[in-house]
Amino acid sequence: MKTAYISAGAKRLPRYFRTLRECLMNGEIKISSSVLAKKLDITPSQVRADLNRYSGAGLQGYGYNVKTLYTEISRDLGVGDGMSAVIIGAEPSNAPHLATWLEGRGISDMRFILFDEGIYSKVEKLDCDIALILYCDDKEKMQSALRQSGVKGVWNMTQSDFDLDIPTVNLPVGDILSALMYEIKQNEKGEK
Amino acid sequence: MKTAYISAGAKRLPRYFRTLRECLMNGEIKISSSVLAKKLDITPSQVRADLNRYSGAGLQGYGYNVKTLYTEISRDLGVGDGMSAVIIGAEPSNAPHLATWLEGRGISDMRFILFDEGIYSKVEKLDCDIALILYCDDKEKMQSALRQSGVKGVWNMTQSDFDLDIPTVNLPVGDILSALMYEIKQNEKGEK
DNA sequence: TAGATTGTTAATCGATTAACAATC
DNA sequence: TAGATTGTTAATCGATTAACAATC
Repeated sequence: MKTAYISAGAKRLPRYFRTLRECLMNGEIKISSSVLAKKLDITPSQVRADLNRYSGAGLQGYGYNVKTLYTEISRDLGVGDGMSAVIIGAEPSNAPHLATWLEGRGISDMRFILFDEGIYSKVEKLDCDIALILYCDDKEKMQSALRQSGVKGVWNMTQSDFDLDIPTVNLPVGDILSALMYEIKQNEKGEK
Repeated sequence: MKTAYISAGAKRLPRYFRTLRECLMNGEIKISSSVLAKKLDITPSQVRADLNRYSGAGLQGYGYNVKTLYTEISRDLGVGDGMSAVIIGAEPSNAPHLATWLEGRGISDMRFILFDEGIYSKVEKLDCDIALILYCDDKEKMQSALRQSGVKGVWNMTQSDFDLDIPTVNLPVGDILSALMYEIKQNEKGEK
């Protein structure tokens, strides 16, 4: 099974959502593609192309209605769907901090599986929508446990990629660091 | 100042690096574009296009020399450069865990600034290459403190994007979660 | 009406793919 | 030599951009 294709525009939806929520909280009623573009650090053309499908929100000569746009994007993102998440491999002391970190973005139920308590058999019996994996010591075991469980999506922050048949966000910490160091190097080269 | 452009191929370098390191540890001498492609979940054509510039490593009819390729990519990524990092806003109890997490990828020196100790004035006087921000309560203050400091790159994991003149990796936790929930939704639609 | 700004088009750009000649 | 696999090309695809007509 191949996971659904997500366009470049759709990948930006979470940032639109976050930006528009701020506008809303500031009491802004309307916003133009150029102002929105500046906030997102993209071009006005990109904004208009991305928001093309939210036809109810844009008005020629006026701009976009913040509230309407925000509502439509929220619905698409499924922010109100109330998914459940389990965080696997957290340090016990860190759990409360993580909970605050993940709060308020459509997760209605959050639980923890700490690392040293027969982790893989617990993962197999997982009953939730999203699994966030912070650490594991056996990638293959974790992957087959995840396949057995009914989770619908995985956020993987261990040191290696997972290859599953469900939507998976692989964010190996080491890779992020390497990418940043590489960019720094390129940047320094460019300045010379 | 605009930060250097990074091609799609270059963005994959950290994953090549990690994969090749595994091959090396397994004692593999050579690897073909098709095997490497499978490991990275991309096409053999992409692999050959990406590795085109590492002309010393590929040999027609044979494949790529793992050791040579690994060495050249390491050098490009600057893995041996020994950068220093400061982690800002960590929970004290979590610091040791984080340190292990970040270890062994070119960071030679790691320090911590906990959240409640006059954080912004400490950030201003930062003397390191990379700042990893886990939490802050005032985005503007943090940004100007970072600008004053001499840091060369920022990894931002707070809830909003930073807009700096240096290489910056913005990974707002909420956005990652939203993107994953969106993918799950699209995936379920596609199955119906 | 005059000014502003979206919606949409055509042109451009970069990334991916498929195919195959070169060559080990 | 025969088989394998890179290096490279041309075709395709998707994303971005610039421009402007439509229209509020």
